[in-house]
Amino acid sequence: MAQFWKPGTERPPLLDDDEGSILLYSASSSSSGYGYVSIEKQRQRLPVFKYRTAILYLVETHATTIVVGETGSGKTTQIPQFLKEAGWADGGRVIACTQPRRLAVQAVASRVAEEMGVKLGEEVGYTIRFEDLTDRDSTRIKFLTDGVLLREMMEDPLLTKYSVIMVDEAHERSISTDVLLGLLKKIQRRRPELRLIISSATIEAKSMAAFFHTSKKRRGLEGEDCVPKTEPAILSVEGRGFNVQIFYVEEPVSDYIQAAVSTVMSIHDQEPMGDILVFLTGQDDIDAAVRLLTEEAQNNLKSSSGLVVLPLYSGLSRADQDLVFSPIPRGKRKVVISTNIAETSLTLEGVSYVVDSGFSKQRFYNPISDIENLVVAPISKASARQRAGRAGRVRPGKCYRLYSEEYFVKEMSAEGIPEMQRSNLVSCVIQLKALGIDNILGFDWPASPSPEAMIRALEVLYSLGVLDEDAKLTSPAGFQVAEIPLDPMISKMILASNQLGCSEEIITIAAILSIQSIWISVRGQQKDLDEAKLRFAAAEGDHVTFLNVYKGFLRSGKSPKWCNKNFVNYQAMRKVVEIREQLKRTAKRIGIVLKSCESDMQVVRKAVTAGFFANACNLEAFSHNGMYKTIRSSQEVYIHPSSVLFRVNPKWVIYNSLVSTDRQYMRNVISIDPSWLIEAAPHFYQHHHPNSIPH
DNA sequence: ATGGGATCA
Repeated sequence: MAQFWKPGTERPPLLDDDEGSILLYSASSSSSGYGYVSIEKQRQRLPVFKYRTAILYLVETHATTIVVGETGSGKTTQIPQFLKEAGWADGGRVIACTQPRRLAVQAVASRVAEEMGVKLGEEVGYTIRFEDLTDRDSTRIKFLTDGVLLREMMEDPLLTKYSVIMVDEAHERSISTDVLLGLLKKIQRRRPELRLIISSATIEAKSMAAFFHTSKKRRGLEGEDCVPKTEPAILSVEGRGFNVQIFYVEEPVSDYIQAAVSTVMSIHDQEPMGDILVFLTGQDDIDAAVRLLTEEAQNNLKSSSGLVVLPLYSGLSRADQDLVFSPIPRGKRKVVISTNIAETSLTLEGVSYVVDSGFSKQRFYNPISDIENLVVAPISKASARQRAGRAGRVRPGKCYRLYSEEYFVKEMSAEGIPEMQRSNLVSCVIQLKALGIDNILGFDWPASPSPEAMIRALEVLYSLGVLDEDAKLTSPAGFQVAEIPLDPMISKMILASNQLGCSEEIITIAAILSIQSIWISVRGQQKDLDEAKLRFAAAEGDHVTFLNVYKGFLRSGKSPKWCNKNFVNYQAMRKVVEIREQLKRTAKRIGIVLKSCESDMQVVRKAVTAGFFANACNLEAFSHNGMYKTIRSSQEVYIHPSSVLFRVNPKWVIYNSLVSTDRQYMRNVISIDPSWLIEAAPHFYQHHHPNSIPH
């Protein structure tokens, strides 16, 4: 088992009330209630309160203020209120605060409304996709996802109603945060009165400051009343997490699953009560670790019988996810084995011990092959600190890192690579185009993606016919595609369905393709799931199978019971219905007529081809193992075992996406007629691949 | 012959 050493010992047995930032559920937590301390007192206790005057002064005098503060500083809930109190929302202006995630937006907004004693949706409101709880006249503080703010820019490019925009969690460097930061910098030039607050948990504030420091000096104006300094201010606010003691392994471990299991066992044997949170990489790892721990518990009655072991990842049904928040029997210890979901998205109260494998699954994009891969990669120091912090939310905790201190100090990178530099950029590029950014290659990003990735995105958009030779949006197709809030290939498919008379069906398919999975993933019941799928299976492929599932769901009266019986994820289907409603509204707005093709699946397949022709593949002649080659680059690919076309192997197929493990697997596959390819994209196939398709 | 890290619109 893994050996740990202690760098120091201390143990202040201090218990304090929680800061009340983003607390989603509280289950086994001790009373951190707001009942016995007034809200005003609580606000004043937050570390950020001491900086109220400083923050207001900096915002007044600087175009951009960067606030560095760890979790628990109270910056997210307090700064918007400070601004409001100082008059930044007077005269009908609005203070905006963005978050990367929907749940955080809702949680923070309702907390702030509570603190201000107002009804959510009036003076304090929020907007996320499908939900707008704001009032046009009375809302003064508005929380929203950064994706929503980007969409708002399509209506109002200068975001004129906002006086201050606070971008929270900027250190996460998500694509939409980075795009937003790039655009806000541009807006600042046109709107000197606009103030930005960039809030980040890590110290890379300097590079962020450099990004917002416009070199052009407006001499003579700076420092005057209405014109703020262009040099960003940086302010650091301490957090209020409890001390977390860090332990490292002495020697690198070869098997982090086994190491994690033994570490959990030794914590359970030797340490006082407190829940354990283990960070592994994915469903496979997690299920394996859960199995090992459960076996240990059975073999080793005395010491491990007190463990309640629970997996946590986003593919679980809602009910299974909720298990990790539910109370467990007295005297038992909860062990949650989780993916990165517990690093930022979900907060578990009552965790005192964290076991960190040092790895997570990360997306990497190769612009040459145009393939996104999911690979297990080492996390950054920032990520490791974030994980450790999960042990110190309600009292001092301990974090056991399954890597050496030398590795942490010398080899771990300080920050992760921004998502922007690891992703396919088609969605991002079309959004910028729609906002009138002509020179994509010259755009001032907080972190520039590679020129290859940008050029590849431009090529794909050109081949879809949404950009012309001058890389301008085409009319109407380009503008329509930009309007639809989906991946441009899916949006193109929707446009094509208008001409083909199957928009009803294609909108359903589009909604399903844009969520992760409509199936429940249940451990040990894979066979049952596969059998359930057969009930819906269509010879044409997965897309048509989705239509059958959707039909069945409607026929059942959208019944959760029906979903369970058929291994369909009820939450996912509700989301599909929601997205479908939104798409119907968008379609109407951009002139797409809703029409069903009834049972003519040929037009459905043609519409799919119109969006996804670049993903066409041909079964290798004489292939006995189902090997396909992509038409575009002769890449070797296989049909994913989860597809209804697995082992059916039609001669010509189109896939929705590739996943790569030991092989490249095509997920969500539909059979096509190759002649449709030239019909759908003559320029693409005739110029690039004149000989590969039979005419 | 075999399998989806987390988000957002």
